[in-house]
Amino acid sequence: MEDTRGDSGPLKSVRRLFDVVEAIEALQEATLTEIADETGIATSTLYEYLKTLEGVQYIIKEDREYRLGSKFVRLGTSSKQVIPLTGVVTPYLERLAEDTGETVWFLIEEYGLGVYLEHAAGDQSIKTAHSIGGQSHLHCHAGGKAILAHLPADRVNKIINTHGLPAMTENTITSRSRLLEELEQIRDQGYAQNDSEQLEGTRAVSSPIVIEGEVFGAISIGGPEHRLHGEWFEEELPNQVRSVTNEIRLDRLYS
Amino acid sequence: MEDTRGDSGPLKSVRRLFDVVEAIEALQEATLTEIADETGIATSTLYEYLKTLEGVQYIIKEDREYRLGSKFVRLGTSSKQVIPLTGVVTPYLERLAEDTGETVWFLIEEYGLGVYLEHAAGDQSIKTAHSIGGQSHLHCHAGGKAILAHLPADRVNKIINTHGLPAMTENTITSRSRLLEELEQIRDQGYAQNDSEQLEGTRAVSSPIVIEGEVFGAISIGGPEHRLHGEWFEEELPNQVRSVTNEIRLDRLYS
DNA sequence: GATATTGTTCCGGTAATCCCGGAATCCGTC
DNA sequence: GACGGATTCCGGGATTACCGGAACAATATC
Repeated sequence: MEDTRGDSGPLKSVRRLFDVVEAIEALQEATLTEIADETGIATSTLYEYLKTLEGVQYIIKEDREYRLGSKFVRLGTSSKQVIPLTGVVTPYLERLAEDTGETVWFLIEEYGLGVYLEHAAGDQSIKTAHSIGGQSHLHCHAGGKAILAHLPADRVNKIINTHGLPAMTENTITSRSRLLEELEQIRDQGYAQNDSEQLEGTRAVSSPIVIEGEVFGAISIGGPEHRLHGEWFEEELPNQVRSVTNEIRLDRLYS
Repeated sequence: MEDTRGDSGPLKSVRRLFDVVEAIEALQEATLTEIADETGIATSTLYEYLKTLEGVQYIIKEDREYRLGSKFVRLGTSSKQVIPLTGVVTPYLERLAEDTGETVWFLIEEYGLGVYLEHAAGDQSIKTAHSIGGQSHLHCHAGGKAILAHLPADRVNKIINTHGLPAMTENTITSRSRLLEELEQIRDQGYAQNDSEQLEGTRAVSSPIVIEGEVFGAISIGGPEHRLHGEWFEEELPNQVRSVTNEIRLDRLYS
């Protein structure tokens, strides 16, 4: 029997449960048959999954449509709270967003992908491109490269092997050696840049939070290239992110 | 065989899965044996649950400790996005927090409990008392009462039957008739107040967002009683929340 | 408004799986 | 290096997840 999730653990019903949950997530709101189509689970079986999810109050059935309940919001908050830096980072993000006027992100690495955990919008910033909890490849933006630059070499290789280096734009780094070279450079200069590598017309500058050799995440400033250019992009923003990540490092160390 | 979750759905393994997830949530970080103690599941069985959760990348095993992964953050974001007002409410919350200097909340009702979904902190505000996704009884604070006041009478009764009216402080309304009376008054005046009913020494003012007879949530302003008193608490804040919820209503209607 | 169609809920038998005891292995500690 | 504790692995037996199909409900069609 084929299985979309491969050998991801012995308990089939748990795997299927998350198939169901993710199907509802993807569809936002959906009826039983819609979810059945999405997952390939027989309607009578799916009915039991949905009934149970409703019983534990993790999904909500309104009229005939199912949607995710706010208990997932609670789990999300709990999940974030355990991550060492989430509490510390927020005020720094807000100040940086205010000072620069651009959108600022706090990003971590998990299972080889980047995850956006916090966000602060400056007055100039356009509406958010990513959502909190959203995943992204690491090789195609400043924050991801900043993190990769400080992961052990074997982990970087494993991540590349698992997720590849897919081209998001024509500027995306798609060669392993090119990437490793750039990571070297990022380590040297203490910050990373993204020039239309993830999304055409957008740029970013990022610096990692490294404490005792371990990366805990990265702070990024991003915006449209018509604002992020020249000295502002090459000098000013790199200095600002680096000084903020340094402050966070010290805050974390002495508190 | 006894079951903590009662008749909450036919699929036992799904119920147990959420027992495991919630145990990890409660413990924040925990080893296999700690989770086994918390849930009462045999270690060999639990091992399979954790293995599967790790396989689908919803938990993270570091060293010997398990914790919730950020996929729950993603699900939380998705869950919030489906709720009709989340997108709309944020800028209004921020403005209200700035204007009043106090902490401001957006609250909804789900399964008979209040859930805090958004939050904005004014410069005067102390650190947040609730967390995003956190649940609370509805009868003991302004936002909850504002919502209850606009739910159908039979739903209100059902909620009281299910969750009771537990006393959180000596000011908490613990009598059904007293509560119903106050809800009546809240409907009349268009806002609700909380005077040390949830937490000693804190007050709040709240107004519901009602569109075509349906409550979609409530906005609350909360703070310590030494700041929330007199005309500010009795006149100014009620006017401010009401005007904001009214704006949100109109924003929602014509957009 | 009656009928057709589509979607949901219920039921029961069976194959699969979850489940736990116990053994083996790993890890930290004395 | 031996001990104790925790984790991982294994196997068989009991439970339950699973799906077909029937009953029922809701919606669409004429």
